[in-house]
Amino acid sequence: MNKLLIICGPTATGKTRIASDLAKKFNGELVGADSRHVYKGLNILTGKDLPIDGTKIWAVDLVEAHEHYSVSQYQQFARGIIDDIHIRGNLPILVGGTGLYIRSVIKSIDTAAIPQNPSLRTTLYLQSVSQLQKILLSLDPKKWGNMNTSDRNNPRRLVRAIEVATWNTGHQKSQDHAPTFDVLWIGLTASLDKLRDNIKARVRARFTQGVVEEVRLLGKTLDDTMLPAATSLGLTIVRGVVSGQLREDDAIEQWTTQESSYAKRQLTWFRKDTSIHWFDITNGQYQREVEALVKEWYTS
RNA sequence: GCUGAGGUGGCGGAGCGGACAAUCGUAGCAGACUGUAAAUCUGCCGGCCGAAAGGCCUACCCAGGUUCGAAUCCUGGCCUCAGCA
Repeated sequence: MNKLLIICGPTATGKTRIASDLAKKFNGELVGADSRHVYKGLNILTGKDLPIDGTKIWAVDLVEAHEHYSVSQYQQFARGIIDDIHIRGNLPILVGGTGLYIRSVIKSIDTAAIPQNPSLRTTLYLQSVSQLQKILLSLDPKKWGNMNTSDRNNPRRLVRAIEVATWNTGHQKSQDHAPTFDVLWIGLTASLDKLRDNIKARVRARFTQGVVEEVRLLGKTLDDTMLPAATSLGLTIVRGVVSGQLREDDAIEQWTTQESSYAKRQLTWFRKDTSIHWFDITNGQYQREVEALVKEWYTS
């Protein structure tokens, strides 16, 4: 069975670095699993730290910053590229922090192929949450019944559910058959305090690397707040610095806070997956341990 | 020193006699997630007991007072800010 190595974890745990080390040792090619690294031009802002040793990384810089991109496109792209890597006889290493993107590669998402309906979305987003709830309830009571309180109050989920229900009435049921891989899934983590320290150091470094200039060059390209790339962490904060409304120190504080809570959301997502082998990056031995684990799996 | 404004939970900021352990935002904690996922949404968030309902305690700068009842009114004190000196 085709092997697939996955490296996940919250932001600022050094995923890319260990991934490229492993790539070297096991004929690997990296496939990014990061929803913001697919956009061109957002390099420093999104911490797109590419392997410095020449290791190949895919699924990065796929579209312009002002374009829309979503899991569905990622799923297709990533599965395709992983196929190619296998054909080349190399080991694909899926590395990133976007849990849904990783899942989309290895698990089926039956509704993934159902396209967005922009005009429907536009009208639906004018409705209140309770109106959306009523619409969904009448269109697809079963779906509604399966949703939990959190999702029933989530306009995005409601709109998509309505979109799917609307599409379903005119089409055959959509199905997705996930490819099967021999997966080894590794997770990198650390205590919340340690993560926060790492994040802060990283955010600070971004300023010396020139985020302010990078964001300035963006100009108005991300003014449309509906664009996914426009919601990249730190963007509005750095813009505050660009316009002179925010001091750099305060910007670093605020951005660190944003990234930290993002890291917590990532952990919440990954925690559920019991097949992940976790490693604490503050343990000095962890790289050797990871390598040993990969080796054992790779050669079996 | 005078005049004016004000001191509320980690922070910001409502409340201006009872329904206030105190709206809301933010931070914090926990969680959800099937085409925006670095998005979006949910719950908790003074202390103690309890599964919960609920109960008890300590609370709106400090000290007194008025009142059946005070974060809210009065007196004094301390502090902050703005204007004038």
